[in-house]
Amino acid sequence: MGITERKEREKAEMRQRIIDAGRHMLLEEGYEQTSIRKIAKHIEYSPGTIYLYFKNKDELFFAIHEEAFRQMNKQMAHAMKHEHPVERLNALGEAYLTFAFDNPELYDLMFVEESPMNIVEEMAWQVEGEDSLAAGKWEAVSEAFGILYTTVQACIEEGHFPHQDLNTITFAIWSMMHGMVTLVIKRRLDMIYPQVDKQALMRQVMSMTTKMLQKPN
Amino acid sequence: MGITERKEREKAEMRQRIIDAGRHMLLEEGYEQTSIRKIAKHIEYSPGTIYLYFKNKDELFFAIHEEAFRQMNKQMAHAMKHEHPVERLNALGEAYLTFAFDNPELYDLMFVEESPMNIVEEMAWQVEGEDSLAAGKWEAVSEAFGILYTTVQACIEEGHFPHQDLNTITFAIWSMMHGMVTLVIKRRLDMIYPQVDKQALMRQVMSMTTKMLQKPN
DNA sequence: TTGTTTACTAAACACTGTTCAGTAAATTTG
DNA sequence: CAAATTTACTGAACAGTGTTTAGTAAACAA
Repeated sequence: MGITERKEREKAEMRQRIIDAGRHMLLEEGYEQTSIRKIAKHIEYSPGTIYLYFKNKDELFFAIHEEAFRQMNKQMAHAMKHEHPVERLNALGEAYLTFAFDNPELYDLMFVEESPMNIVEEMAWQVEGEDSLAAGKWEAVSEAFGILYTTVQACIEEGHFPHQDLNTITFAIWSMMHGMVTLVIKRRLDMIYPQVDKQALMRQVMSMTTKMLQKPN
Repeated sequence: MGITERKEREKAEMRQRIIDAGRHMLLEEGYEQTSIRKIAKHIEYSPGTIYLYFKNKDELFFAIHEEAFRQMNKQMAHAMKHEHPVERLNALGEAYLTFAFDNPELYDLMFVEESPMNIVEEMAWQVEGEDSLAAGKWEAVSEAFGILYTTVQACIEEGHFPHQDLNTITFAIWSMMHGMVTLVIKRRLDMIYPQVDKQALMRQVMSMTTKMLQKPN
């Protein structure tokens, strides 16, 4: 059945070409300026063709969103080489910031934009059972979170963050990093801290947090 | 010159009616679904009329954004009644969360949406002198930040947050609160923490932070 | 060779923000 | 008071948007 295989391969290739064009356009011109019609023109097909490969715009952007998470996970994996958990956590934060400011449009899609969240019907993951977390659509997202989670866990096991709940700390750290990134990317600091080096300020917050959380030695 | 005054009043009233209609529509249907044309239909004028009162959509949404900040500031002012700075800070956080989840669409406009930021040309506040912060367009925004800033300052003066920089702490606290709010509002926790009470989780993070920052007594 | 499936297109639908010529009423001027 | 001017507003147009669907030509199967 060589024909069936070729057709499947061609379908996957076309799908990837659409994703690539969408991703390229997203990075070049931002989410607002990235339209189905422009993507279609870029790959030299009619707009309707894209709907043969994706149910709608949300599904296409979910695919780009997923790829972005895989890219980030790859970069974060490098940070995991450090031996000591606290160093690992620190390197992880550094990698997170680097990814965010190297690819602000991707970061926006991954953590802010509504579009990729619309593909899942309300509360779908609550009925699918316990391991729905890592299953299917949210694999790459879960992996990203898992990297942070296990690192914080390792810190606790070494005696850091005494008397604190793992989930609480993990969420607190993620929230703070995410909050800093979005406040900068969405230009909410320009009028509050003009002339201030935002990158330096974020690093100060990071080192302050690390010091406060670490066990006294 | 009674006529001039009446005309000015009428102009201001019409402007306010547009703002009110836009705000109403934003709260009812969200930012994406709020269009100039629908607002115009709602106040029974043609779409073109709105452009006699606002340069463009961004300027209209900036006006709504400004009003939302004034509303939030009023609510936060209540939290300032507490005598002890740390209690004040805690009540402030509580008020922030309450406002955010009572008005997620307004919160989005105030801290995430790009639209209201587009009215100011790049880096405008860097050339206008020192007190450009509190001047003009960003008065309400600066006031909101000022409330947090002075509260953190009062905490430090009482001996809390030892050896930490005021700006760093203030930014860290704001970032964490903002990060938590947006991760919930933008549905980034549903697949990570299904079944978990997000409101409770946020409160845990808040009390953990307060305890860690407070001076040992 | 005929029939059927597949991949694609072009046009249409119902929207969007924004601009602008035209108009009718309100106001000022002579 | 009548004429001239200013003001406030409209409706249509422009250039775009996501999405659906009837029609078509090529590829494949019988």
